[in-house]
Amino acid sequence: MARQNTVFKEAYNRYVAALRTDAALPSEPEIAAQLGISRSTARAILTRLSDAGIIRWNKRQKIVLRQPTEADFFPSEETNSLHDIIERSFMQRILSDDAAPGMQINELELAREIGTGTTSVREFLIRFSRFGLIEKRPNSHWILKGFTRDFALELAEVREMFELHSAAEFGRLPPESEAWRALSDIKAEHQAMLRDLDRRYKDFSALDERFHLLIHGASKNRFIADFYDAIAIIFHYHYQWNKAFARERNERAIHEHLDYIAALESGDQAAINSACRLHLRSARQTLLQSIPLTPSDEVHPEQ
Amino acid sequence: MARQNTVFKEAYNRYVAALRTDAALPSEPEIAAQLGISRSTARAILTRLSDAGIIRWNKRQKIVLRQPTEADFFPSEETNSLHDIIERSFMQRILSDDAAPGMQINELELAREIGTGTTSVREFLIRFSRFGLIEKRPNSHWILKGFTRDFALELAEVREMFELHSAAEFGRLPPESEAWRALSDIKAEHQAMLRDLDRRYKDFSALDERFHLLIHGASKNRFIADFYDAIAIIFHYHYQWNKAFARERNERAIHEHLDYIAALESGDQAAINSACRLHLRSARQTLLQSIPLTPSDEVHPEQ
DNA sequence: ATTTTGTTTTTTATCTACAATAAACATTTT
DNA sequence: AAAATGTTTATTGTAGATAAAAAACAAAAT
Repeated sequence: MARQNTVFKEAYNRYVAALRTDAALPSEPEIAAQLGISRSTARAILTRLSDAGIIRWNKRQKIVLRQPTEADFFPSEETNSLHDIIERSFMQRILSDDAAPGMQINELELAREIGTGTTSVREFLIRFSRFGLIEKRPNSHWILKGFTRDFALELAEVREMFELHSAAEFGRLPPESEAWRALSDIKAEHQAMLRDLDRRYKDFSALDERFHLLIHGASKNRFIADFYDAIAIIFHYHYQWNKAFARERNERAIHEHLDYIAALESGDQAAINSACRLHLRSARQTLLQSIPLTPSDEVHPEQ
Repeated sequence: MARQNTVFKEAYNRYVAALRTDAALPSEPEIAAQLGISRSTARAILTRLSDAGIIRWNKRQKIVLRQPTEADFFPSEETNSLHDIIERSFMQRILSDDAAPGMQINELELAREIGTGTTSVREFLIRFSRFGLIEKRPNSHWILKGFTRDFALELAEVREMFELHSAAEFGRLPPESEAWRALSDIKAEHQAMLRDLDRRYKDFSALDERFHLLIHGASKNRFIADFYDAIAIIFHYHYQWNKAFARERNERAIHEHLDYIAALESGDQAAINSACRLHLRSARQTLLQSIPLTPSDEVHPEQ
């Protein structure tokens, strides 16, 4: 079967959604650039648009004939990349309750259950291994190390080192830096969320991610950026399955963020350090509370 | 062609090298455990030993008949795992002078040149990408980011954060910890190397790696350990191609290590922090000096 | 009853093949 | 001549096949 044309289908859907009847369509290279794909795929999209009678296409002439309807789109299941399918399926599996730390992970079985080839599963696992949740026995299976208390503590430890560093760097950014504007925007969003907290507190996790990403951007260090990418993905799935979105917990975090932002804006390094530490300590608590106690944790209690 | 039996050949060579005529051979599971392979492969080794007339094998009875000769070993080229072959070939390539940052990396071409399939090259590149030296354009090629001054600075930055942390943790280890003995052994090796520096200064890099690995062990943090693994691999190849082994530079590093070890043994956190910082600063200098100036560095000078 | 050996099954590591996608080259249009 | 379209070629992403290696199962020996 080789590969699915999900790049084409997904880009086609995006382009159809943005089609306006009045505007004439731009050149092929321009369409390709807009969609972030190659010209070959852009041409495939134009061909299909033409076949579906949505546009008339003759060389440079690309005229929109009708507004697309629901039926013109590809169903959303067909536009997911294989990588995303595997990722979702795998994360669901390892965050579910019957995934015990120490469990073996079998490439062949995973591939069969997801309905895909072994190569893709293998590559996914290799990529995923950098998150520290699985480990390879050479010439043999993978081991699930699991989302344990140890994992959370090690993650939090590195996160704190990196964020203290990045926050200090942020405080040293020149006033003309674009980052200050972005910080002020995010501050406004925090305040807006606080005013309508009852309805919006569940959106906090996305805002949280954007806030910390902005801070880490100041460090201009690929290792720190990569690590935060990993954290973001892990948290994304973890908090999806573990409803740790208590309203009060998020409210407290928003206030901590606002203090943290104020410290950054003051440029006072001691204040930044202290606000950052305060927030990180409570973030660590939130993380630890979201982890179910397992037998192994009771045997080796930390601290 | 599927896979090569390099695991078998490499384990066979190891076992043949350790064979003693007098001793009777242990059970199959024990041999497997000694060599770190499965019993199936251990049996394959016994079969070959028997076929070659080196042992007589009948069920539990495994008698060594003769001392193996040079001709009994597999040639060393046949015992390299594919992963190692690809790693060496790739590192040689990207550390060579005509590998300019920004260059495209082509999986197919690499595979052809190394004489291997594309899958293995792909998997290698995915694993290697965590070192931050290459980056993937989805659905397209990889980009060589290169061993640039920026790379070295970012690497050094994280390394310093981690090592200061680990060193502090090391200082807090209980006196009965095994690590203190290991530290004292390494200290003795430093002193021995210093006494015979003219002949041995080139071995410093291996000792250096062991020393820092020991320190990082104290942090008990998988992310820190993984990062140091990456550093060790990168340095291994980098210093192999860039002969940065000036005698005086290594001599200075040995003295710094000895000061650092003394601080650790004193348990005085302030002393540890200061000795660690001193050493890290000069390690960073050594690293930066080993990087050839490229045009891009001259355009964006750091600091 | 446990350990060892004998045999069979499963899984991994790797190659090859091929559709989708990107990239390169050639021709036409402005 | 620069940009767009038309056409061809190269590369990537993925499935499927297979030998090597591991693991599981069965029988025999201490």
